[in-house]
Amino acid sequence: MKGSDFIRTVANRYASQLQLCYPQTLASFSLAKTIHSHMITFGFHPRGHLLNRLIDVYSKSSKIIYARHLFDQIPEPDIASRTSLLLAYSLSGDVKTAQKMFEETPLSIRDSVFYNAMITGYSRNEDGNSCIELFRQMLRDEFRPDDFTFTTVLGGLARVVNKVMQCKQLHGLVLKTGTGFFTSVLNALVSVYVNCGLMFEARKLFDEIYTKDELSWTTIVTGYVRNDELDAARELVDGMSEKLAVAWNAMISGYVHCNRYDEAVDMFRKMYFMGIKIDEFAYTSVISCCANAGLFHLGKQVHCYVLRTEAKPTLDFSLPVNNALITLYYKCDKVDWARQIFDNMPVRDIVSWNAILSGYVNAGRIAEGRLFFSKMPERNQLTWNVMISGLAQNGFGEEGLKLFNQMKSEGLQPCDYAFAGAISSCSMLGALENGRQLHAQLVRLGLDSSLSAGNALITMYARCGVVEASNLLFLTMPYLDSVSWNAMIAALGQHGHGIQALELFEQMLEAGISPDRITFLTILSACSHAGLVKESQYYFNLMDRLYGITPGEDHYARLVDVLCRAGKFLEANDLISSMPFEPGAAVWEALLAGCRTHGNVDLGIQAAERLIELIPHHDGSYMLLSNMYATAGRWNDAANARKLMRDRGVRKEPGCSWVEVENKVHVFLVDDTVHPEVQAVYSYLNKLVPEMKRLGYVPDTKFVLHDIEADQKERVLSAHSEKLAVAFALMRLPRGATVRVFKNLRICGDCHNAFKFMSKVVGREIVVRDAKRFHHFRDSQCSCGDYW
DNA sequence: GTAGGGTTAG
Repeated sequence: MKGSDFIRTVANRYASQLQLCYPQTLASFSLAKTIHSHMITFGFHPRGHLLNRLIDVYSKSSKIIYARHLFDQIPEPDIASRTSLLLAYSLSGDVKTAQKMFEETPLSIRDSVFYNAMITGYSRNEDGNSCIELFRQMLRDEFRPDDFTFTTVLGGLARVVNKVMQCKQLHGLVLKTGTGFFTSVLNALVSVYVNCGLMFEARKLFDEIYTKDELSWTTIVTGYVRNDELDAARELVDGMSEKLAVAWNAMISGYVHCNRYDEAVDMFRKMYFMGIKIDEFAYTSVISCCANAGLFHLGKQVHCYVLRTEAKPTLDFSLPVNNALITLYYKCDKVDWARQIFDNMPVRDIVSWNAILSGYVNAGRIAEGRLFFSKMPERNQLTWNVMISGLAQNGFGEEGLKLFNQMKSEGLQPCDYAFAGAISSCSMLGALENGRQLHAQLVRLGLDSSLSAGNALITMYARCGVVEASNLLFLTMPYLDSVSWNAMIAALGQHGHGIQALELFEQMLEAGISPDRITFLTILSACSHAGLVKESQYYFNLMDRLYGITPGEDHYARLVDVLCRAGKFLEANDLISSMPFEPGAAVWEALLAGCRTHGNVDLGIQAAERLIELIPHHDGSYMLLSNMYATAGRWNDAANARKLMRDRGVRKEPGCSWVEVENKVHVFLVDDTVHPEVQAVYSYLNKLVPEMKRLGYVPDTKFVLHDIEADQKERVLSAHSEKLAVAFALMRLPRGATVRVFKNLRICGDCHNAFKFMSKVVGREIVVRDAKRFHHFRDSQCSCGDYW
């Protein structure tokens, strides 16, 4: 054998061994490295095709350094090795280097494949415009676009907006160049039409494809799914002779995203019985279906099935499956199970971390959430959004705002969801100025058309007492969803505009927006605040009959509340006994509150006892019971209720009121001695009260909840936190400005009376938000009509 | 040496 023949034989053997490195996995990289080092050890110098192969394998294993090292040894690299390396750079995200390589390659050695590779590079980096640009240059440089070119350019087009024209032009070119005979090109065209939402064109083209492959079917089916035409998609899938798992998976996830959970589960079951392979994708979708639909038992069954299937080793490593399981368990109130999944995961990603964080936050386990947040190795927008809105929703408004600012100081631009969280923090705090500033920032950033931020603003203005601003926003928002309508109805309700709230509800129906369970909660609250008994019963009966929404315990509780406030205790009792489930805390609390207002001590005691049984650590029930006794003058019983509370180590939430003055929040406690200007406040009140008395104000000492001497009672009354905050605001706000005060508990009856006279004396509007609703005092009247 | 489909967190 001649020397050159020998070398050729060895080279061929190496080449066939390298062939084993495809398709590319991590293992193939080490195999390639083994083969390569074998060559080096035996003094064999790869050249030509073999060298290209090595560069290609290294490129495809993302080992650019190895590939580049070999590449640099070639004096005049040919177009094949250039293509391999160029693609490797693009796929690693380094488009700049790829582009440099492209430009440095002389026109004389370029070919169509080389152009195609660069177009692929742009496409993978989501730069559709550059795809088109290079395609045009390719034509100018007089290279023939082939089927690969069109598939890639059309694929890259997916990311471009307003592409209908380009799409039609490319379609024409496809027909002109004869590439329309390739199924791959037609599939890509169908895909772009789908992407433009032009399902009619997509379907027409699909029907014309002579030899449809798996991808043709999948593209059209997923196209319908993406454009929310699930029934059309289903019809195609049912008519398919081949049972393509991909199409079925697309259907299942489509159903899940449209909240059509029954159909998703049916499809999954059918898949199982028909013997279609259930892979990671199907499991992920069906588990996420169970999570969203609250199907705990089915979800658990699927989980067990995952554990038993022979594919378990792969599924154990599957991020999406594990992430979906985390979500399943935390949404079914099993945060600790979710955590266990998380702890057992061999690899985790940002989705896993965010899911657990949401779990803690949604369960109100804020302390754990914050700890978890601080330990996260990586955070994205969603992480911050979850933490900020979680703090706001759990009553940590100040911390929510702090975190929002921290996010900004770390150089991150908050998105509309983060703004929504910060704005809800302002709602909590009653921080109107801060909320207004956030609104202004949103406008500056062009984010003011955002639904989530807009909805948060509606609530913020209402909860800060400026319901007119909510209304203005509601009327001018470019898009509205059911949350917006619910927010506006709630806003009107809280401010006592019950009739307007109901009118808005009717408008909502006329606008074709389906009410949900929240809508009915706000409707019932609005009725409660305005004393609309008949209306509340009417809507309560409507929700199930007309909208198929089964009333939950919260709905019953609201209706009980309405009835009790109107003194209809018999009806309330009937309603409670007609409930399909055991009454929980919310129902007893409503009953108890009504009993207190109407001095129905006997029923009230029963309710309070049940309530204390159900939630022994909640201070509210002891307080209500105690207050009720106090109202009836039974001071011993009142003291006993407080003693029971103390004995059980339950602490009363201290009453406090606050008010925003010059962008700063001032907090007052009862009998306050802490606020630096409190002495001035007391003397201001001392001047004001006699004037109020001249107009008929009589301090009502039955609201003093301690058994103390009569002459001291009036002094205690005048030191209530809400009186201090209102007086402070009257002193410090500009003349004539509306006073907006917030209280964490319900307003005291004497304060309520006093503010009516106060508003007359000072000739200003006083707005007080208490734990349940708003009171607008103007000209010795309150908007609640003394009904609260 | 170049292309294309289905999954998870608010």
